Amino acid sequence: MKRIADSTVRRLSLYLRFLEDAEARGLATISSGDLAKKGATTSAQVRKDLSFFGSFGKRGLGYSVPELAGRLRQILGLERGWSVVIIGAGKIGSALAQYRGFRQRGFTVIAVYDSSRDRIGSVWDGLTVRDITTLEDDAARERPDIAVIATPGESAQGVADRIARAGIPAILNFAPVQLELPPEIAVKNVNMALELEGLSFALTNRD
Amino acid sequence: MKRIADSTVRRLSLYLRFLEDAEARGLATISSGDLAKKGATTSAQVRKDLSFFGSFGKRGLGYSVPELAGRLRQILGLERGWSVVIIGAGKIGSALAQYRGFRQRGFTVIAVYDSSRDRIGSVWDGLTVRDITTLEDDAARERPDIAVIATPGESAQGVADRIARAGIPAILNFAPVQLELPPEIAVKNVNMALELEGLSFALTNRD
DNA sequence: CCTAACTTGTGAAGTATTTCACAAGTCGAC
DNA sequence: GTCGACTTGTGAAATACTTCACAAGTTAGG
Repeated sequence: MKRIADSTVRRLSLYLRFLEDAEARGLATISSGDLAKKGATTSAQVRKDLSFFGSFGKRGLGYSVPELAGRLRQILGLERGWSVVIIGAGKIGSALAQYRGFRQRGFTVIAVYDSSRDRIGSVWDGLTVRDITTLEDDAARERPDIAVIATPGESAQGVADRIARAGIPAILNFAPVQLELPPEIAVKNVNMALELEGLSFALTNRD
Repeated sequence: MKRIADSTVRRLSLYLRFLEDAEARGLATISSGDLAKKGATTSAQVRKDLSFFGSFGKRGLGYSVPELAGRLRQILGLERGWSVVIIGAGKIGSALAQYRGFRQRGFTVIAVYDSSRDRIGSVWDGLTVRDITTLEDDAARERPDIAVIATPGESAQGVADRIARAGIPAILNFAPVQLELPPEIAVKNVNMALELEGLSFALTNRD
């Protein structure tokens, strides 16, 4: 299969969100134009994105909302659940652990880790905070799919190395550092500082 | 000036971070190759990115670390400070308000807002949580530069409308919805769900 | 002063992504 | 069944972004 652009995958997620809205409102069909308007793109873009995976629409009518939603869930791999471990039991880790959207989409937090004596052992929403040094052993048993790094920048690379050794195949990184990892590990970065600086640039170079 | 790509601006932020590292370690110069390695890009890309704004390097030698850092701060608009209001005093808002990197880069949180009686009036890190309905009046006086939306998805668009009316020119949106706003307002989205689904896709479609 | 080893800045070439534009299918009304 | 109003799927064109490749400048060493 031809490689799918990152930007395409992001848009597919957006489309799925709109489809779920539409589903909730009982709409039977939706056109590429409708999806485009909500996703701030064009109808041609929507159709092209979908065309990488097949033809799901009906000419003259649009797409069946439940059918397309189902296909997108399938494409995005959301039909199965994914297990997640959160590393870093600070404010961000805590906000993440209780985030509704997490479980809502099939991502189940199975463990929280930290390195600080003060936090290890405390109970959080039914989960006991574990010692980070047990990650490798735990992972061999529990085989989590995704690790979320919610530590300060200084410790992030060390944690990433540990995750790699533990054989966890995907990382969502909230620490403001560029991680060095073997290429077979999938990484996504969420970097608030970068976004803020992007706004700063936009405000500075207006017009 | 030619329009600068978003991806370029993101990389500039990354370069600045590496330069600050280098500065701290006392390096006098740095080459495009060094910057590239840390930013997971190529040296040509680094040079091209910088060339949009002038020529700062010296052939055979590289870039002066403090000089380039200064120029990047200037380009990104980080020489002045920016005032920020956070809307939504829940877990995410709270994690943001105390985020070090925020103030570190000249973004000062001047107010926190919420709509819930329970939260309004409580004090947070020296800031009293204000009633969201006072945003427009407050903003007319205090003229914040950036509003951060840290509310649940349901309330985000309403909050965004209020921000637009208040004349705040930039928004950092953490709610998992696509906001509709007049084009003169700069918006950046941080959407965890999207990133997770991107990982789900990557794990599902490996090789 | 000359050479070797670097490194920048930048057109040109190469890829990737988005938009255009239109043939072809679908539906509902009459 | 025919018409008019829609809408998809998709090559082709346009645009955007990245990488190549090299002339030209800089430095250190002898």
